[in-house]
Amino acid sequence: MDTEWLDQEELTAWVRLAAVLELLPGVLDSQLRRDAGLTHFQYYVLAMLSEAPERTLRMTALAAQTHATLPRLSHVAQRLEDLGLVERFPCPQDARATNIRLTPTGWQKVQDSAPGHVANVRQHVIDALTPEQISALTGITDAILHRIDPDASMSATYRRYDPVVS
Amino acid sequence: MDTEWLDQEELTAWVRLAAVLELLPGVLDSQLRRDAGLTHFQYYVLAMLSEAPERTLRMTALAAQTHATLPRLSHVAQRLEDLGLVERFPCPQDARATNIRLTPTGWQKVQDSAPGHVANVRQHVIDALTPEQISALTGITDAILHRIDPDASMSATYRRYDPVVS
DNA sequence: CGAATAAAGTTGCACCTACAACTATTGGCG
DNA sequence: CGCCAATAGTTGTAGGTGCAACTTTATTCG
Repeated sequence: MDTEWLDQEELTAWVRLAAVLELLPGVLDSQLRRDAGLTHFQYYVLAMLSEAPERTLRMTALAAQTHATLPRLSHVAQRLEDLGLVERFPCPQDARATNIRLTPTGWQKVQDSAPGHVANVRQHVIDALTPEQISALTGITDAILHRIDPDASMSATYRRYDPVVS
Repeated sequence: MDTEWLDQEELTAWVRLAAVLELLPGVLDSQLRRDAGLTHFQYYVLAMLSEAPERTLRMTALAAQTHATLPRLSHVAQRLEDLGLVERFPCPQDARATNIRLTPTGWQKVQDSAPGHVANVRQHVIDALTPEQISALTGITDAILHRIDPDASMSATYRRYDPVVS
């Protein structure tokens, strides 16, 4: 079967998307690492916990919300636990399951680091785009996510991301 | 100074983009790893070399085209050299510099793995989008890249990405 | 009820990446 | 010419991630 190569427009769009894929994570990571000592993924984990009821989730649910595999989340949880930002304890309802909960220190960490992170996202992404582009981006990412993760098994619903500032 | 939080539209767009950032690299990596034993970044390095004159570039130039830091590229080059896909040799004009060249084996590897990779990109990205979305995506990624990498120091020009099929 | 299967996590290992430190060479400039 | 800053690249190390193997507990079903 013959390969259907990309035409000029497709190629340009893809090469630039690939560049964003390569560069943007580094931009997110280095700001958070510098200002908070966290990777973007670690921040994301804390942020998801911060808006959960009781600031607690089951590992599997958290893995889905953060688009991570369970082994990956398990390693990161270990690290965050060493840092005193989360704590894990067995789920009373299901002895197989583990709950993970934000500690007061972890909650404070999220509060402290959220403004800088949001400013960074604004500076490098949101403020670079027109309202029409924001809207188009939503549609584009939606379409791609449906191909990548058809039944949205990796995200439940797409909910708030920034911490609740109580 | 007060934080300017994201409104609903901005937040939705950002959360989805973050999801793509998290999931898409895994999709690219696992197809290439399975079918070619390469990471996406390794493939990208080989692809860039495949279309350079003499299939040769200076390390710094290749690092710019692949959006990588020099240390990162140096490690990857070592690995690709161990695999017999590239070779490095000192630049005659500048004794500080190192040239990196695709070997015949490396060239063959790119030829063999390109169709599967392109099919994967089509399946998960390009074919999910309308022509209008492709066009919008180009504009959006362009705007973001200008913020992330203002003087395009990390990319010279955005050129072909798929290997030349001679 | 009891065996088989599936689900939930953890762990180990190999590889990848960032960052800092280091070597070697070049180019400027007094 | 000779010193000093800048450039090119490599290496070491620490931390992050994927994958496979493993343990434990729940669920299914004969």
